[in-house]
Amino acid sequence: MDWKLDESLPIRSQLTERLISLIASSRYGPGDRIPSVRDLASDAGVNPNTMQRALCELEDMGLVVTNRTAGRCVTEDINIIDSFRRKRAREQTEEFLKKMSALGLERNEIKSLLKEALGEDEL
Amino acid sequence: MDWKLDESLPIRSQLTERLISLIASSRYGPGDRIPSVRDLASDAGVNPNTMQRALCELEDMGLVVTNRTAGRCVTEDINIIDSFRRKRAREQTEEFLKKMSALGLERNEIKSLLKEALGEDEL
DNA sequence: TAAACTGTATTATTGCTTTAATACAAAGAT
DNA sequence: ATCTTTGTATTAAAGCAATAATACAGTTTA
Repeated sequence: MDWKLDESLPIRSQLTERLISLIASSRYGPGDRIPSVRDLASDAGVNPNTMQRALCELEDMGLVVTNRTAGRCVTEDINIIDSFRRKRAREQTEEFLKKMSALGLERNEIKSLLKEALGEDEL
Repeated sequence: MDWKLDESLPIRSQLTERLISLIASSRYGPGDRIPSVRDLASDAGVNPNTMQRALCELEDMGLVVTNRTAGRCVTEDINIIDSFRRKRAREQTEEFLKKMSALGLERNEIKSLLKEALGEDEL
């Protein structure tokens, strides 16, 4: 997997986002075993310590469950995953609209840009 | 003015974004004199050095013009401001849609969220 | 002309993030 | 039973961002 890390944000934050995305999009499904800290770190090309911290954040959010010596799994509770997904989506929508307002864009312009980006006539 | 700085990003980046917003939304209009580095820094509650660096980024983008000892002004070239505004808006739209895809959302869900956030029946 | 203000430059220090190199205890695998 | 793998913890070092405290040269202003 290409983790596509850059320097615009702390690496740990980027790892956290990526892991969330993997779970939210079901590429790591409910109950699935997650690769070990060391494997993930090696794959992403980062220090195991950094990956460990990212995973701990996921655990704090309740998205993953840790079995001390037997590895980690995605939570089996679909509600947690789905409500998290909805919450995040809502937040990012708000954030997007705020940024557009900050640029002084009107609703019509926003709608127009979205249509264009989605390649649709009717939004 | 409330600069609303947090710790999610480097302060300099946040200052840059805020200044861009002020210009893009015409709160600092074309040709307008910009407050001094020290005044802006004092207002934002940051170190003058940090504000200075943010302003230099704006200058690199061509949004402000510096008159060595006589302060800074917003560029008088409306084209620069407007094309920058459009470019940013496009980028942020792309970014938003990418984030939504990363969460595994379908177009219908995205549309629905946008309608809800904009408080409109028809988007 | 003198004082205040402009952007800019420099140096040092503090704190955070990341990397690095280990170490440990518990469970699984052979 | 031994070896490997698991998550976790610790300590040190390097790099970067932000702050702090100045200093300088040129322009405005009083």
